[in-house]
Amino acid sequence: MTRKGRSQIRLGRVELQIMNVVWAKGTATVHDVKEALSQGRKPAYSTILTMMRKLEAKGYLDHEVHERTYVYRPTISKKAVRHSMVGDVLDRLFEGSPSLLLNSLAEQNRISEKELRQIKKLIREREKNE
Amino acid sequence: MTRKGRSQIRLGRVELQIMNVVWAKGTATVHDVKEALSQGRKPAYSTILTMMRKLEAKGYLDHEVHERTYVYRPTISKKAVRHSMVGDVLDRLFEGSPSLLLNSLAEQNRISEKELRQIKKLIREREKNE
DNA sequence: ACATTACTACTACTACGGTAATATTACTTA
DNA sequence: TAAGTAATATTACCGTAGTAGTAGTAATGT
Repeated sequence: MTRKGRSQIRLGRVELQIMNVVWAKGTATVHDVKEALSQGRKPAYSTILTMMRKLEAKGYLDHEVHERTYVYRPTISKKAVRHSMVGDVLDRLFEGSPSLLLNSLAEQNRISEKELRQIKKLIREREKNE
Repeated sequence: MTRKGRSQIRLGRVELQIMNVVWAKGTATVHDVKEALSQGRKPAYSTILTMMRKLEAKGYLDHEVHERTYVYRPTISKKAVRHSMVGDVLDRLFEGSPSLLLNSLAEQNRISEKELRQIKKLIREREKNE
């Protein structure tokens, strides 16, 4: 079964960083995000503000005003974005084959012992419910 | 082990489509790519030409002239791009956890019986060599 | 009252992926 | 040799992620 019409959620590098902060905290102000992004190249306050407004315009964030401070909340789940983006990579680079994708991770030694156990557990559970 | 300084190979939607054609054929002319992209929104000849020149400028393609026709060849492997892009998604959306990523695919029913067998095989082999 | 502070609002710019019309060049053929 | 054909070269545009300076506004401390 080949997937067509994917949800097409497109997020840039910094946009995703911002969303990650908001997802992690549940709600976040511009300041919260600026704090959280204190490693690496730190975007200016106004940069983050602009991006969050754009994210809201795109319908990925929403806000409420508390004591004249904007408190942002995600309107899409991390799960939805994960589905969309990993599905995209799967189709565009791995011909829809999860085992090829997993193999790529294995080649890079990205699969620890613990992760391997988790994966085996996942498979066991999948085989149970069927 | 958290990955930092990734190779950062960044390819746009159409760029990747083009690279996929060139990888698949080994070498390809602008015409070949135009043929191969005959489903979906078909970019104009000049669009593909421009993009391939840009890909060459970025060092992802190279060309030779045969009978005044440009024959392009990839200078990066699909494997390298796979590593880079799947690693990116892993870090940015799955906190570096392959099992979370796999779970996302499972939730979307992207893992067929055949793929499941392949994955189990992969795991068996990994456990052998260790 | 006034300076400070802590915000958001406005505005503008850069880089680049994507798009393609049009010009040019050189070979082919009638 | 002139027209047609098949290729690349040139040029220009749009959208959007990313960047941030600066202006405005409202509460707060002295």
